[in-house]
Amino acid sequence: MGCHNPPVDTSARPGRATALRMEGRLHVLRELHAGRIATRAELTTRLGLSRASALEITARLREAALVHEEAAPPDGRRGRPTTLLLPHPEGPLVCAVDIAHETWAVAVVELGGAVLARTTGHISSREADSVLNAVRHAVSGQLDEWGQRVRVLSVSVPGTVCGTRVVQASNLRWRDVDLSVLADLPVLAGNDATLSGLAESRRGAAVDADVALHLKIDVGLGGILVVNGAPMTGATGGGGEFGHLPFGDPRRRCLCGAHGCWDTEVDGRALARLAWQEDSAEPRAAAQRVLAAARSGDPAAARAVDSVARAFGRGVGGLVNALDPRLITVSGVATDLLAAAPESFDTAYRAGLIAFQRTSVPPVRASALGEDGSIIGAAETGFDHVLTESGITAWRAR
Amino acid sequence: MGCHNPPVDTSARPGRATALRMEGRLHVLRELHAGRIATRAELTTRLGLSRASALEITARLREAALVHEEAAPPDGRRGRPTTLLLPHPEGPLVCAVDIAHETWAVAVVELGGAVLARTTGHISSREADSVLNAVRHAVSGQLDEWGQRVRVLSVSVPGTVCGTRVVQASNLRWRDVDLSVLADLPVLAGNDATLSGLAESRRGAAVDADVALHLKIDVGLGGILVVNGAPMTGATGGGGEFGHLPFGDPRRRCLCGAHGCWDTEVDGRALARLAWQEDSAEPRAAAQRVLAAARSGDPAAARAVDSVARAFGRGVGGLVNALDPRLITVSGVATDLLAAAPESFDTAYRAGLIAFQRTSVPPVRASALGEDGSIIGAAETGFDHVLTESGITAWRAR
DNA sequence: CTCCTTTTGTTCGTACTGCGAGCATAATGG
DNA sequence: CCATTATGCTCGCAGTACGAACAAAAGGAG
Repeated sequence: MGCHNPPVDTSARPGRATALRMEGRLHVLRELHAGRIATRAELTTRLGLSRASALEITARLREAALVHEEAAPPDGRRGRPTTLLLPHPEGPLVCAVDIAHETWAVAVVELGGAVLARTTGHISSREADSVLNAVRHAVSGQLDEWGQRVRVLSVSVPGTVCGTRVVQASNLRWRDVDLSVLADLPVLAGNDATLSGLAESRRGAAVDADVALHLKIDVGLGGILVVNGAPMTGATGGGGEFGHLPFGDPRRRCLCGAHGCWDTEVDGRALARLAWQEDSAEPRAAAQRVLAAARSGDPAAARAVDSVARAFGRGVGGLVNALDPRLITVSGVATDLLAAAPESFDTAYRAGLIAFQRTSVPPVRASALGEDGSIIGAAETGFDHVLTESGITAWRAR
Repeated sequence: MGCHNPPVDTSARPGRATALRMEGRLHVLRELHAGRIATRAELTTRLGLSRASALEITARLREAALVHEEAAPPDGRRGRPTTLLLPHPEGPLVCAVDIAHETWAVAVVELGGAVLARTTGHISSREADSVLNAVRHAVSGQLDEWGQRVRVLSVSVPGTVCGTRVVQASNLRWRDVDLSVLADLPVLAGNDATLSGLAESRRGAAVDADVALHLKIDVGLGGILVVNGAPMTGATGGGGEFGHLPFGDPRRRCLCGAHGCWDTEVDGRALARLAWQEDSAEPRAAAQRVLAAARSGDPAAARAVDSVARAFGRGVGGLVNALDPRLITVSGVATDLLAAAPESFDTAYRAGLIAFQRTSVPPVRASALGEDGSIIGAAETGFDHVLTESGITAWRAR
């Protein structure tokens, strides 16, 4: 088939008829959205702009209804108080959607990341039509309220995504579901683990890491490498399926068709199998049951937790060797696993590192955003799309 | 220790006192260097510049001794012939060095990638001092000839690199060797597999791939993921050590200190061990001996080749799942391995893919540049350094 | 050979962005 | 109330890219 995944923008090089040279304004908007800037004074100190340019830029952003300026309250220091840069009350919004296993959520997010509205629901039937209808209804409710201000719909899905199509979401039992029907808007879609990793890098535990690896154990294991704020989603958007690296027993067949996948050794199914020789169809619930049993002293469960923590640690070590992240963040079951068996994990992790990495072992931290990561990440990719030359041009022409 | 690896440039954002707005010129220079542009007419067609801007830009590049313009010979089509854009005869150069296992090479490269001069030598003693002295002598010979035109020295080393220090190069038996002594110039250093992957992406078999994975089997296995022309070298420059992913038998200890490294199952040591239960200290030579024996009918050797090809294929499948490259290029022993046992490799490769990747299996191709990749890649990183705002400013101020 | 067409190079005036300098403004502190 | 400090605002200037108009260099048709 060949699923080409064009990068969100390409950010039009100089040329093109009557180029709007808005590089400077875009840069300011992005810094503002990222929360690295809050006042006009910081435009001069952090970005090195002259005060004249800061004025010019903010004036244009103001008249384009992108930012709102407000006198800052005196801060006690000397000198004239600076001006706060706030999201414009009539500015552009992103509608972010998170479709999870048992719930869905729709959020309307403004520049800077604040959530203006939120709708959630439970998934009773996992039929794609049923879920999509519920979500579409919630989205259209928000669109009625916020109107043209909403620029894109950005959806997080627990599965493999290609363009706006969900190629496969095994635990929703979806195959080839098109998300572009959710709204009459530009639609973006992404994998939940990818997006939660992106969120950790932008607004979570990895904000200071130039290269961050995020790993999420849920049903199977997924994740993403984020380099300078950009998720490495690969050529077709399928990147980050670290659970299907063959770190495991080559004799064990994985549902994906391959053998020896890491997946099969680290999620709730592995815990249930190792603890009680159980086959589990609900890996998340199974994981919590085994972890709870281990906490209350069940020796078989404790051994299973230990063994899975070691399998996880060993794989993380290998990934650090290969990808050399500054930091690893984990979420989902991985968080509990690390809390339950920190030493087993750590021993296996360090033992799996090449000598070079042992001199300064990259820290492994629990995610800061937890389950919210996916929808926050979706909002981030949404704003990545809005905060481009074409996105702003479209906004001004609305 | 924490080896921070600052990105080559950061390409100075707008601001800064009296900003030289040379974005346009830099873009043209980079396209020119990449070979995507050869004439002034292409500046308008490919980059979308106006003819007026093309004139302005080339005039400035000409007076800065960066490009040379020359009338193009009539091409048979109608219209006034365009102007060729050539590297300036007194333009900036990069001195690229490749230190390999048994040889070293020094090359002087001009804008566009043409090699103007080349010195090579054999490595008799692997003592760092001895090798560095020989290389330094060759480099200083070139510097005498080319003078101030040489802007940076860029070195490829078969080992782990951090800044200008070789942290470890096991088959040269180097530890903590500083390369900045090689010349009184800005020195850059990179891993040989990383740089040959970069070279394949820029000028080799992967020029059309937005996301390319390169794998080189030599002594152990190394490689690199290149995304939009940028090598993913990680936080400290140690990225790409794919050989130390635990794809192998967890009982087998690797020299790196970890267990079950892929490395131990795919290089010449693995071939010698599997074919003849031999311990080999010269993996490259051993690989060639086993491959030759397999070609001439030795059944034990053939089985070994087959088994290693399968181990390699399985790992490549896993990496494709994780990184989702558009294309994989291989070099070193991997090329011979694929040629010797294409079906074993391919079967294992496909069997290792998740369902999603099987719909359009990323091709695995032999590298186009072969052993030259490392030095070409070194020259590329050298020009990445020269073709920045600070690099050009320094050039103009020379 | 001459004229027309095609393509590109060159000149000129214009638009946009960012800068520095100088002045105006709003806070703190004596 | 004035000095100090930090910031906002106005103004003139420089650099880059553009479109339009014109000049130049090729091929093609008569």
